Amino acid sequence: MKAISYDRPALTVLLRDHQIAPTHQRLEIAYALFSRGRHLSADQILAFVNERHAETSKATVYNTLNLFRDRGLIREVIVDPRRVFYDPNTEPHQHLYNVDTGEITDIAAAALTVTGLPELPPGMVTEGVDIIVRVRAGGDRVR
Amino acid sequence: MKAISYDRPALTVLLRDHQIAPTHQRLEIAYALFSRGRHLSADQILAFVNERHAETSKATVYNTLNLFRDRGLIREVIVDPRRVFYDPNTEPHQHLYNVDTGEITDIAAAALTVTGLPELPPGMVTEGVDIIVRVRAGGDRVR
DNA sequence: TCGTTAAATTAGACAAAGTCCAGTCATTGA
DNA sequence: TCAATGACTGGACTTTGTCTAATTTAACGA
Repeated sequence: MKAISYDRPALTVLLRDHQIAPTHQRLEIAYALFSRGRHLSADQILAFVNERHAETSKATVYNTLNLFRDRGLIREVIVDPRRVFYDPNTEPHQHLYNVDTGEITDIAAAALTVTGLPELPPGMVTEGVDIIVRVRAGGDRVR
Repeated sequence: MKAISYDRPALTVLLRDHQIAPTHQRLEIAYALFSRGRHLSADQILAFVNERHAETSKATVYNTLNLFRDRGLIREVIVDPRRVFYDPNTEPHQHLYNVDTGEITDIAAAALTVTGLPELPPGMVTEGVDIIVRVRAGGDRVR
């Protein structure tokens, strides 16, 4: 995350930079994610955006999140089979996932090194490497 | 995967070793997974098991897969937000996921090294580290 | 200002994956 | 044989996400 302030004008610029027309709803959704800087599900975002008075539909939230993701503004985090989380941090980094609470925490990419990635079949391109450290509270047995 | 033969008696032993009563349905489901040695979704397993004549319900397939997972007989692979895949290989290894085709391939764990995993908060235990290399066919741009 | 147009948004129907429940069936042991 | 326990079942239900057709909005030129 390069910037620190996520007020309306800053977000407008951010969207424009990513070829996204900054509509009211899109700014609200961007604000929900970037101001919190946390990993949120579509449902949570929908709730945040309509907290005061309903102003954004479910379809728009989903459309917008997919658009943001396609344009590289946010990143999808797939750790919970039940729903996708969205991450406003697109810098390379990895995730710590608390299996009990569902909480997701970032791990600085610098801290992690992966060596020995296999040679890809010809014509294949790496889209990304996701690393998820699954943790839970309690005992010392791994299930 | 330790054994090579996955006939009925071998699977019966395998289930017993994991404290699972070997019923007909459970053996069928285990056979579907282990004989193919591939990553299958619950839906695919349901289809395989009922290929000849319907003999296992959806509920049983889901219950059984969850049971197998809890008992450490198989492993869940969470790469596709639309469904969970089940992996009969519980040896440490990682996954290559073809975003276009949905195909999942194993990467031998030996090939990969991860260093710099962060110190866990006190009382936390690592349940596992999942590494997913997302690849796709074509160009050279990453989206 | 008005009308045109294209893009964005909407409600609600729909689809798919997975869970739940209450009833039935099977197996075991006395 | 019977009771008890565990396993299985169909189907209703829930949740996440997509789709569609209709409406709204915004931009722009005349």
